[in-house]
Amino acid sequence: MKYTTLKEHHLYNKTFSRGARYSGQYVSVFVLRDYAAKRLKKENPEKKAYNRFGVSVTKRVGGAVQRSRAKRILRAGYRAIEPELKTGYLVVVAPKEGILGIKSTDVERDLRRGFAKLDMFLENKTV
RNA sequence: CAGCUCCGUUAAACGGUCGCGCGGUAUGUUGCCGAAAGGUAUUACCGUGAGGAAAGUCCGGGCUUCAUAGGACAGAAUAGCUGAUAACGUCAGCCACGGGUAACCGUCGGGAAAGUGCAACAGAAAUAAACCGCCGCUUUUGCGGUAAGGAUGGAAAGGCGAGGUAAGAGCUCACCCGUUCCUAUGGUAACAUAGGUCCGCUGUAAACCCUAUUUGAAGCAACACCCCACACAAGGCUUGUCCGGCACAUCUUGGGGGUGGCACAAAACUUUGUUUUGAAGCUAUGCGGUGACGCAUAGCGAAGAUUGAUGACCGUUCACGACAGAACCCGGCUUAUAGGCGGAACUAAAAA
RNA sequence: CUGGGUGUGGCGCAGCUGGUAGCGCGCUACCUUGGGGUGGUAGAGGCCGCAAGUUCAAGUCUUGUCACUCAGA
Repeated sequence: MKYTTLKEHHLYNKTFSRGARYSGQYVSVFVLRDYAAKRLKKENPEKKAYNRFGVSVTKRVGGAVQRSRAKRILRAGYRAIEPELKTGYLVVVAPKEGILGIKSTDVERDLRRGFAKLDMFLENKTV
């Protein structure tokens, strides 16, 4: 497993209400410092800090097929950027209106712009 | 040829790079747990991975818990007949009625002659009749008879002719139409045909109701087991060995989590697991049946999550890709759907 | 996932056993006032979520369908 998924519903609410926010053309990004990161780091066998990532797709996007499509391309976009990011955060990504009919590379570009704005990239990486 | 009707089938293909769930094999010395055996993270390889509707949740069955001596009533469901099926409100064939030239399609298709209700407006009158008219008697106003004619309405006492009468009327008769019952013939039956007989009855039962048949209730968020815990948990934020929670201070709840159910079953050997056998189901072939379907043989017989896997990107080709995503499992129904392929049947009129 | 409920003028609601669809607020015009509010008098605005069916007749009954909404660990 390359990344850890965010499972608890209350953490989503927390991230939405308290996290830093960025709205791009196709996606919205919410980022919050993960207070449980230290504990998770300890429990993690490899002793490494990591981000917890989640996707939030509401019924507004469409039927089950459209929602699945949205989740897949959002995950694909995140997977491409993941290793370049700072660790120890909760990251939630939600699609916007135009999400259907675009490619995952478009999502990746949008996400990259969002993370740059939120100062999420590692220092040695040029933005 | 064209048009039209019905049935079946399919649900873009191939290559490259990266990635996900599940199962298996190996790795697991360097990461973790453990005294060890071993387990595990990880990594590599192999296998496998959505639908014809997975949908709507409209029916039936399995499964589970609760209730239950037996019955009756009530409630609910179904409604031509015969069959198919584990079962059904489904399916097949047939009957009746309606539509179409036809192939064929459609029908919640029992009972209104058991009872009750309702039928607005219009109309004299709506299940019962006298407004006009017609006739008789009185006399210029009434009384009586009358349903042939008029106007209303979805519906007005069966139609038409003759007899009959003061005028009329199934009042009587012939024919026709419809209906109840009886007989004969054909059919398992619904029913059809023919003859006789009685009657002339408004519609509505997707109004109450009557008749026949069926029917306990809830649902996998059911339910079973295990673990953690009331100085605890879920969660919260000011991220503190804080609040929740013991003087003060800080909200809310009283439970939370896991496994099984759940990815077919049984037996044998055994620690996991392996092997064997056999069901559902699917495919092919054969046989029986008009058909739904049944029987026999052979092969296959591994989707299984819990923020929820089956994908992302690039390239090539073509008919340029519709509706759409499993969540306990099956059998149907209904609804949505770009096209492609195959088969069968019919053709009146018009055009050629 | 499972089981319920609701769709009626612009908004909030009635409409019980089928018979020409109403109420309150709002809107328009006029009267009242020097002007506005208040008050009064008129009026507009509805294929009753959509589509079939039963019936002479459907907001109402039946079936399908589309939205919205509530409850259940």
